[in-house]
Amino acid sequence: MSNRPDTRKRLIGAARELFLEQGYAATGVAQILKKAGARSGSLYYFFPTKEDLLLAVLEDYRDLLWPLVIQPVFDRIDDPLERIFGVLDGYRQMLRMTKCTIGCPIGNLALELSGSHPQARKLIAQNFSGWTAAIEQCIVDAADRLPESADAYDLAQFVLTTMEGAVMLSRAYRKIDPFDTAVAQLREYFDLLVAQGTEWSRPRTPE
Amino acid sequence: MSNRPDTRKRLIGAARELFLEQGYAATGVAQILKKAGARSGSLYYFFPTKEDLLLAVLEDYRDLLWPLVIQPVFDRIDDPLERIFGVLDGYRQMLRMTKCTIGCPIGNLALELSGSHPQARKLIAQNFSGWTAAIEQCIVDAADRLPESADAYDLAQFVLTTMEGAVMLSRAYRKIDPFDTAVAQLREYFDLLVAQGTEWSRPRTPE
DNA sequence: GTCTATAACTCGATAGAC
DNA sequence: GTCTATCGAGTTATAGAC
Repeated sequence: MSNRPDTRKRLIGAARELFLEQGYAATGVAQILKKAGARSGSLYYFFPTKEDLLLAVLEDYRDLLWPLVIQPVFDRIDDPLERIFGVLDGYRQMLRMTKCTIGCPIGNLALELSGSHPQARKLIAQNFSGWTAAIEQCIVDAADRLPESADAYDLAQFVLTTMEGAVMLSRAYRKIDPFDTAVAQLREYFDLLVAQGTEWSRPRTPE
Repeated sequence: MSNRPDTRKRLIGAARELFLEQGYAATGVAQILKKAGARSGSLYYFFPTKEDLLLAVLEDYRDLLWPLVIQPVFDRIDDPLERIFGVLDGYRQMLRMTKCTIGCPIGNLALELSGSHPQARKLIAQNFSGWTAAIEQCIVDAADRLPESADAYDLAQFVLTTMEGAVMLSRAYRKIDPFDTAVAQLREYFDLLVAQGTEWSRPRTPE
């Protein structure tokens, strides 16, 4: 009857937002409970520890990557290379909407936790791999425009590298400029690869 | 007589290492005191708050950037473009020495603190700007090999973007591969720019 | 599944002697 | 400048009623 999500989901949602804004260590359980409108008894009924709640948040991100981040862009854009920049534009919108205070939720937690929380680190790597796989698909779909020497996986990982670095700089400077600069450079790189792929790689196929 | 650094410097050094390994929020004052071999009375004599100690650490990084990170590479390498990859190799060495648990100290703190600690955020941006300026100098020194359309500042910022993103992925995967992949892609980009800069931009200068 | 109350501990920071 | 002792608040997590 009620549209309110169940307690477990509210806890995950509240934790997600707070971890995103403040980080994991800086977010107290009490704060999560307040935001979720729940009591500690409920939280510890669902999650044995605060870290288990963190893992649930990361699993949530992993499961929502395709339906929320990738699929909407793929539905809107057909060209495989433009799909890549469409995904990147999604992060640009998040930065803009939050005045460059919030970027990629995974990257955020990656640097804070990868040294001290092994299970979280693995889930973060899984998130990265899922993201990379989507971009890799785009590159494979555009393989006929790129040089044969270009490796789809390496290129996809480089796109993720660029996105994460770009989000970091835009947050540090509180300006969208570093993000836009990075995306423009990445596009220039792709343009050069495409030029290289058409100018003397394609023409010689008939011979 | 004693070679032991004074207490203030020991506190900054201990805090630097712990912030680097664990992050700011996850590091307790007691832990810093233990590592530095000091008591809380000393810490709060030098620094009014824990955050002031953080700011001192960030100022330290800023002041040590040239003598520790940039100058040794510039002394060893003359070619301006190779200097860029020499600096990047310094971060590779740090990743390798720590089995990919520790990368760039600034990037680490950037994502954790830029949303909640304004003064730290500004010092982090200063660190980024100093780093970018060094790389920009390299690009300006190699301007005759690059296309005229290439902007030195934008390219330098893209190098930083790549480095920070690459360190993040290598830490998350606990493998050096993503870092190497990113550097290889960046080199390919520079190679393409150089090819573009020589093939039809230079020849027309005499005309 | 959710509530209240609280245990057990750590946090950042302070007071005052020396 | 450095020491010991400690404050008060906040932390994660638990116990037991409902």
